[in-house]
Amino acid sequence: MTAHNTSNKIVTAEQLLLSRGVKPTPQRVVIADYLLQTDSHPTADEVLSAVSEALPVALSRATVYNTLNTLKDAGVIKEVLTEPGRVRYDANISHHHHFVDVKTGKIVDIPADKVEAIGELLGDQYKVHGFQVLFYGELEQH
Amino acid sequence: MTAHNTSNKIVTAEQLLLSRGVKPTPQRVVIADYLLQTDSHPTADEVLSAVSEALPVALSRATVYNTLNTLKDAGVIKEVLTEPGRVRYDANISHHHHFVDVKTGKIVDIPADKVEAIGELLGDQYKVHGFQVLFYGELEQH
DNA sequence: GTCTCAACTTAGACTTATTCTAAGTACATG
DNA sequence: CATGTACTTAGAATAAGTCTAAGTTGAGAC
Repeated sequence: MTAHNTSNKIVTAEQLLLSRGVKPTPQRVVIADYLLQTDSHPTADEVLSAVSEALPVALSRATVYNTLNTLKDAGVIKEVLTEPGRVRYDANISHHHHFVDVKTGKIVDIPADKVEAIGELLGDQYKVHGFQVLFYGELEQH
Repeated sequence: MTAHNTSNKIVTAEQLLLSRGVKPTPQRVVIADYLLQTDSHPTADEVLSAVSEALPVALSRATVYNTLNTLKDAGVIKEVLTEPGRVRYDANISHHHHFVDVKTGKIVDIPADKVEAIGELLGDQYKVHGFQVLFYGELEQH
């Protein structure tokens, strides 16, 4: 299984993990692999069921959470907070934003350059009700 | 107790609730009041302890959650999702964004006009590590 | 090759945030 | 002043995520 990562070179999940210093155990490879080939921004639970039903590897809930946190800490994936009470994951770590369809809950990636004119229209396939810019950083104690 | 709301007129919490069609019970007034006079983006639990210790009104956890959901549905307050697993609340319902200090967790409101040039500096009291634009809306089925 | 040790995985207990339930209270209306 | 609806309450229930302690794996030492 192959996928595009930030650098835009085709890599296997295993190569990606190795390059980030994460030991590529079968469980981790299978989870990273699943995240790399989906654009559905799954929750931990969705990862568990998708991977469990598709694959021969035994996989416990704790390992899914452990792996997602390991991959997040290693910069392989990112957390996405779109709704209260659940965390979603995204293997697209390039600088981008998200569009949440309030009817279906579907989450679509928006490339950063689309957002240059933040208040403007996003194109005609999106009806924007509103948006939220969330900054992360540090306050200078003036 | 008074506070500024969107319309920038000074209103009491009670008047605000009435204007939004929410019956101003003592518990609701006290919670709305607390949210209007703080800029700390508290969680439900923080609302409960702040209000419980400051006030003579008995207040149960369930009522805090009920009231926060009622106020959110009535458009009096907004949810803010900044960290996994907890919801914060903001009585500033004007169009604005948030800056999260990754060291302290402090959340500061950013007026919408500050964000016009989204990629640019935010001013020198903020060191921006990154930001996330979260759109809400509807996908057109083309 | 096989021993050993640290790293990884596991099941299930635990925690935390939130919602639900069922009973009690309050207060406007007839 | 009886009544009904809306509100509040304590505590049980749920859901997402973390922790714990025991078992497994596999890379390097020998």
